[in-house]
Amino acid sequence: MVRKKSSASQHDVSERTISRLLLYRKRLSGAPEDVKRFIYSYELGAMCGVTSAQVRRDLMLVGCSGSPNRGYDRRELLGSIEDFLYRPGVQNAALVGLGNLGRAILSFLAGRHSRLAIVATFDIDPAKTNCVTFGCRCYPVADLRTVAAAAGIEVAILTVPAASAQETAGLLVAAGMRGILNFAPVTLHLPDHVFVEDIDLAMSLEKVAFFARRGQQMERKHA
Amino acid sequence: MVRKKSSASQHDVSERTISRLLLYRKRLSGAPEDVKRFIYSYELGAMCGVTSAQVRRDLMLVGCSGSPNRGYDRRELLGSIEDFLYRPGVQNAALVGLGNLGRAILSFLAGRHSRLAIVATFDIDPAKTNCVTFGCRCYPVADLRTVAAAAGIEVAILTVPAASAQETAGLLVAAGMRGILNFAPVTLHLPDHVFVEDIDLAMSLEKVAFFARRGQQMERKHA
DNA sequence: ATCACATTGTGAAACCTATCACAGCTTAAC
DNA sequence: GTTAAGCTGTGATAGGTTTCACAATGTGAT
Repeated sequence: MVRKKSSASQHDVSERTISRLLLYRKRLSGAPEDVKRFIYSYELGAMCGVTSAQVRRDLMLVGCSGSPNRGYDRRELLGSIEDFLYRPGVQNAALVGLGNLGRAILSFLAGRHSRLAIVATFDIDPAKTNCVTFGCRCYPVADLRTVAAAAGIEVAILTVPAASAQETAGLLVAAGMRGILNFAPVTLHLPDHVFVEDIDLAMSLEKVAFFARRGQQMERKHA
Repeated sequence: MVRKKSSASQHDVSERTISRLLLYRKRLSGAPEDVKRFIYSYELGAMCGVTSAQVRRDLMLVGCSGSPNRGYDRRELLGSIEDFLYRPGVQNAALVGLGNLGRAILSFLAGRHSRLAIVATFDIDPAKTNCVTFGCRCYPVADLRTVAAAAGIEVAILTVPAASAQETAGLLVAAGMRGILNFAPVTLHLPDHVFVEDIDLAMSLEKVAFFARRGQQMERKHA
């Protein structure tokens, strides 16, 4: 029943779609597994705050299955989504900047992911380096290139102060990073091949405040 | 020179547009003020990772000025954007859940904003309540309603564990919140009039990892 | 077997967002 | 005063995303 189809080779897939697929995956894997073997598009949609049509449209991309009157086999669906989202094996990430926010994020993400793990942290402060926090050794920033190369790290979380963000980001790219999750409230200027996702806490809060004033939820969009 | 026009009363403005306006505001106010009195749309665009046409289009909304051959008066522009984004006076926010992440976010946001301030925190753990962290008193969650009413709080940051997020969110709404910045990795189900912005750190990182694998930055979008 | 039903998969339509491109200005230079 | 230059403001356009709506389909009841 598993139509392999073209499996829409992941090029030209929008960020929005990927975010939703990640959400579907999380909700599917987070549920009490086999309470029900099948799930309808509208059920998955309700779990994620998305319409059933949107769910079906997204699932077309991953080379789906799904039968009328029964819906999708949860395990099979989860497998298809993960095949689409992840490459075989584990992908490693680094966290750069062990301040308050960096440590909190590390505590949040450390030792959780099978497919994506934070394996090293970096800081300039010699007082912080060579310690182990939440299971991750902290290296001096100067060692970025060698450690990243040795561990095959291509993704980094950037939690350094705004003043040093651009400079540190440059070092990250020089060390071979291809994706950066940036918490510093600055616009990074980097080569095109590096994917940057900005999370600016202050701006997010102000956005909430703006829309809170004029009621009406308009949309639901996981960042 | 300040055309007042209709000033496009802030209804029906998209989330994206608001995010960009917040970004323009931040870049304008963060710069060394009067190094130059005027700024062109393409300059502001470059500072924010946005095209000049997009900048001009966005500025149409705020009831803009701007002269050919000189660009926009920075101070005046900043004023127009702030008039559009903020209501007069200060808006208060609360932070609920003083775990690692909550404390880090508090340290990040406390004592910064003129227009939007975190004025109270809440937790269920009696060991944490009635202390002052980063200048904010921590109240028991049971006092949500009274404290929120007294301080006029309508916006909250939710950093409680996933397991209690939905329940706590319900309490927030009951306490009069109209906007929630949700860090718990769950889809909250709340009345339509409550605006929810989700930030899921694990999913954001996985998104970066996905696009890092297939190169090519596609877009730049502040969250 | 056959039927009635609820769902899938998807072309088409609607909607939303960003870009193009240019008329109209405003300024500076001569 | 006239001209050249380069930007703003915006209608039109292109592009992207979501929703609609329905034929096709598998399932369970009769």
